[in-house]
Amino acid sequence: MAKVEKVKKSDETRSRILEAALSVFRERGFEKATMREIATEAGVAVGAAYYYFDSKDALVLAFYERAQFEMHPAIEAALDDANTLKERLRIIISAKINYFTPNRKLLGALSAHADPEHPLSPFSDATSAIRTQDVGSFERAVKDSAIKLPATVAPYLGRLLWMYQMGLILFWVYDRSPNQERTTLLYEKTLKLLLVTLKIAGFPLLRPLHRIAGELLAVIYGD
Amino acid sequence: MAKVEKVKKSDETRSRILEAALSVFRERGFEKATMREIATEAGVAVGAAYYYFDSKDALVLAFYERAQFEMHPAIEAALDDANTLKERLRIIISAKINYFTPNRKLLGALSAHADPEHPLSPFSDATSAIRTQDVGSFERAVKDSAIKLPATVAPYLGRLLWMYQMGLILFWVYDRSPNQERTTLLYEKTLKLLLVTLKIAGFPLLRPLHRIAGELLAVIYGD
DNA sequence: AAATATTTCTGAACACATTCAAAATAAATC
DNA sequence: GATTTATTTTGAATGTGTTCAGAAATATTT
Repeated sequence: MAKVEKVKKSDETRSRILEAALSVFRERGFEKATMREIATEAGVAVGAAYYYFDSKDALVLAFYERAQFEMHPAIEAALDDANTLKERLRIIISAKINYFTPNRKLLGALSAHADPEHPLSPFSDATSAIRTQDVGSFERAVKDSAIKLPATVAPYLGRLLWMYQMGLILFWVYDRSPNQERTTLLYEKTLKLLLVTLKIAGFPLLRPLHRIAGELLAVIYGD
Repeated sequence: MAKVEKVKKSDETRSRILEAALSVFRERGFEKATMREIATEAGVAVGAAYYYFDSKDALVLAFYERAQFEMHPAIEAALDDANTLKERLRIIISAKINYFTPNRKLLGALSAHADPEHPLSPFSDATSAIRTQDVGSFERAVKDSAIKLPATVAPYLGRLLWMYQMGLILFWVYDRSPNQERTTLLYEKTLKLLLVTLKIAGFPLLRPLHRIAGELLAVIYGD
């Protein structure tokens, strides 16, 4: 038995449970789905589901982690071929939207929580590894793009863009317009606004804003 | 028995249950509190709590509604005596923070939900009456203050300020710094930034932003 | 191969929010 | 005042997420 080939039986069970969960979530929605049904769908007892996943929430978290694991390398590779900030943002955001489209509603179970103490919140400890990696992509997107920002706010740009993207995805999750076309509009217009703003940020007229903005960001992100 | 004096027995029971709920929420937090304990504390059976309130969430909603009922007239009255936008915003926001201070944590049960379909979300149908009234206060705060905004964004200013205040309160709810001093800092700095921005918004240099911003807001708020 | 240890899995049991049929009480009508 | 109707209250029952003592399967050691 070559070690490389060995797909541990337990791994197989684990992913069978996760797949069953996603299937039930898609069919019933996160709230209506029951752990009993998920277990049945996976062909195991409820206890087995809890052996692999700490909670119902943890199933969503596992989905989110797997998503990141699959998306991140693709995003990083695609960023290599892009030069402008605009292109790079488009790459990151499109990748996510495309990936999550089949599970758009389920994403609501994640993004619905503003409470940073809730595991499923995009601001929680449980999601911090993903968040850090993600912010990294946005920082790469900014790097050696033509953008020149005042030193007071430059260090925060990656995190701010991550937040922007978070808001956009949140809007998308709850966008009930056909084909989520409102999100597309929102995306185009915010992106334009963002790029224009970054372009004129250095103008002397806006000088007084730099200091305040810097202090503000320091309060939010803590030094 | 003069009708004016009559405090219906059922009203008394209802508010006894609500008080019991708030007391238990403050002691245990929303999640840990049980309906059984709330009912016991109020001296009734669980069923009675459900006769007056549809759910555990509804108890928080009732608290929120009562808060608005008590705060709103006071805020409106205080606005009469203020002239600048800065003063007026301070009145609204301070009133809320002060009112909610004893139940700050509990407010998390409300503001923790970004999902507009969740009853406790600040964006839900269930809270829309409160929201509308609140936005009204912000619109009054803007009215005949010296602020002159481009026609493309002016109609949205009240709603934008409401959103700003919502974010500030959210930050406050989860602010773990001693005495929530970070929120105070955030408040001062965002307010300054806001006022400077409004002051320079009409400058010719920023002209190109007006159209985009207007379109953007139309997408968000629909028309 | 047997014995032992570890991992995986089972399903009954628990605590909770919520429902509901029916009891108790109050109000309205005769 | 008796009878009917409406309101209020009860507490056992239901469905849910989660726990846990132990059974079954697998791996390791002797």
